[in-house]
Amino acid sequence: MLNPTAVTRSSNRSAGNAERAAGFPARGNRGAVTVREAARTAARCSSCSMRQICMPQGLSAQELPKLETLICSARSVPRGEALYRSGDRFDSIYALRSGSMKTVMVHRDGREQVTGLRLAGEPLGLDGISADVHACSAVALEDSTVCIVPYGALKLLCREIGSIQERMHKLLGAQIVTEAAQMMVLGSLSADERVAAFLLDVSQRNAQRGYSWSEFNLRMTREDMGSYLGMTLETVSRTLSRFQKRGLIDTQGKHVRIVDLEGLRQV
Amino acid sequence: MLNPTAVTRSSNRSAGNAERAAGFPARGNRGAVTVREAARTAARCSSCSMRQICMPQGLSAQELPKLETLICSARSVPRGEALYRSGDRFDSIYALRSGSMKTVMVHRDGREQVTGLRLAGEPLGLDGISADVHACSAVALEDSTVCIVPYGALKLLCREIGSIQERMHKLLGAQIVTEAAQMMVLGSLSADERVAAFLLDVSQRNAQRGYSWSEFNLRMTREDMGSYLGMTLETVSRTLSRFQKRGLIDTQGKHVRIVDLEGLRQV
DNA sequence: CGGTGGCTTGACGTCGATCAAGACATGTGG
DNA sequence: CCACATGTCTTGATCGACGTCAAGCCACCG
Repeated sequence: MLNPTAVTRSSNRSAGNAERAAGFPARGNRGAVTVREAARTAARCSSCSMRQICMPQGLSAQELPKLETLICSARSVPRGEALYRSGDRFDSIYALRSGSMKTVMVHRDGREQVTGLRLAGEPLGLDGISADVHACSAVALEDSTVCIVPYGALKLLCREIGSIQERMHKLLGAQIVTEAAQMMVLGSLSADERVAAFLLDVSQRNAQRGYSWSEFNLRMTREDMGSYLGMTLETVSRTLSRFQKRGLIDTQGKHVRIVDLEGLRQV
Repeated sequence: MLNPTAVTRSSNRSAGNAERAAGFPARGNRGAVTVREAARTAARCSSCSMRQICMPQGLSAQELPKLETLICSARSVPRGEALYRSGDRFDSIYALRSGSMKTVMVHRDGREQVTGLRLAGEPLGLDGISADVHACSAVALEDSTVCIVPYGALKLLCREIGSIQERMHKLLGAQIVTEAAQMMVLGSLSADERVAAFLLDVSQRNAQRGYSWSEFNLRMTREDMGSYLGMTLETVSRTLSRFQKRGLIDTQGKHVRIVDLEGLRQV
């Protein structure tokens, strides 16, 4: 399951744009890694996509090399293309290194709904674990890159290293909670409240990754947002316009600036 | 983390009503368990709540005793009471042995929404893994009993026994997929479609557990159903009445009989 | 340049929420 | 046993939030 050549590939890749964007350190000096260095690396990796999964923090020196066998290969996904599709066999999970993606589920009658938005640093593909087949499709909202984490290898590593097992469980658990919260949004909130909740969610996740909470690009179309929020694109558009008139936000197209955070929190 | 006294408690408990209902075998003869017996036990346990978690199938003889250290204690929860509440510290997951429960999430403004329905045999408490604090409350819809599975012990066992780790991952993954499907229901379906989908879901889960797919008691109130499906209790009631007039179902109060399964599938 | 996809805004219709009343079941105390 | 309160369910009447349909604008791109 482990793929040693992939490590080499990863190490040899030069730090391109995507690399910088995600804050990845160069990873050529494998033998010389110390615990202290690892800690520093982890700090530099505040927006690093592997942070959620690999969690270098708290690992002993001899555990780190094992960890490296996991970070196998990367893959870039052009805007509009699918990282995986509903029905594909599941064999890896992914860490979004740069860009953003949506996850989409299709009803048997063909209707499709956006079930999630993933920003850089967030995991993808967990929907495949239960049935060995992906339940959703993951589509890039912009040119994106992912780390590929072979599930088989990850499982083995979970058994060897408790902190990785822990992180894996928390990752899965976090998605469960996130989705429950979204069920709450869809089931209980008005259109205005849904849009506000969505903007606040993205804002907060941006902040967590060290970016601006007040200003960002929403790569989703109005239609995607509507689908995700259980409403039509027209209602999304109207709601955003109304928010703007009320002085809560400032939008032009996909660019959003949050003007009155507290106002947005109060519906 | 393991609690040996709990095992004793469990072993000493006599097989009461709840015990029979869930099809649990007596568990006094620990030393004498053989693989063959375990297989038979697993078969008898088709509706057993531990089946999802413990998965005796496929374990070797020396693994079984370890397994038994996990099945620790039981707890009964009277109708209307909470197994755990949102905000409680997380330290165990649960397997619903008999009865049924709802999971409820509360918005900060006080509005609350039913986020899940659990029938006998299904897991509970996974919402606590990510933050070590429960994100939902679990409330019994009728007098119910659960198995308590200490999470710390379960984690250790996952590292020892691959098949348990596998089962744990699948359990978490299944909840992710289930919730995504419910997001789809809430986001894309009409009121009629939601109610139909809900009835079909319960019917199918009943069938899976060896009960009738065509006839069952919904312990939820109309209000609970409405909350779960993102609509008001009046709309739920009207929809059920209309289904009845159309000859799709036959309901009186909480008792539901599905008359025309195919018709129900077609909205 | 025309074509296309995305966004906005308006007019109108409808599905489901809200308000209200009454039926029915269940439980509790007298 | 009844009287009464309480919770649940059903059904009707009305209203409003949001969907639908339609038109026009803009940015982008071949």
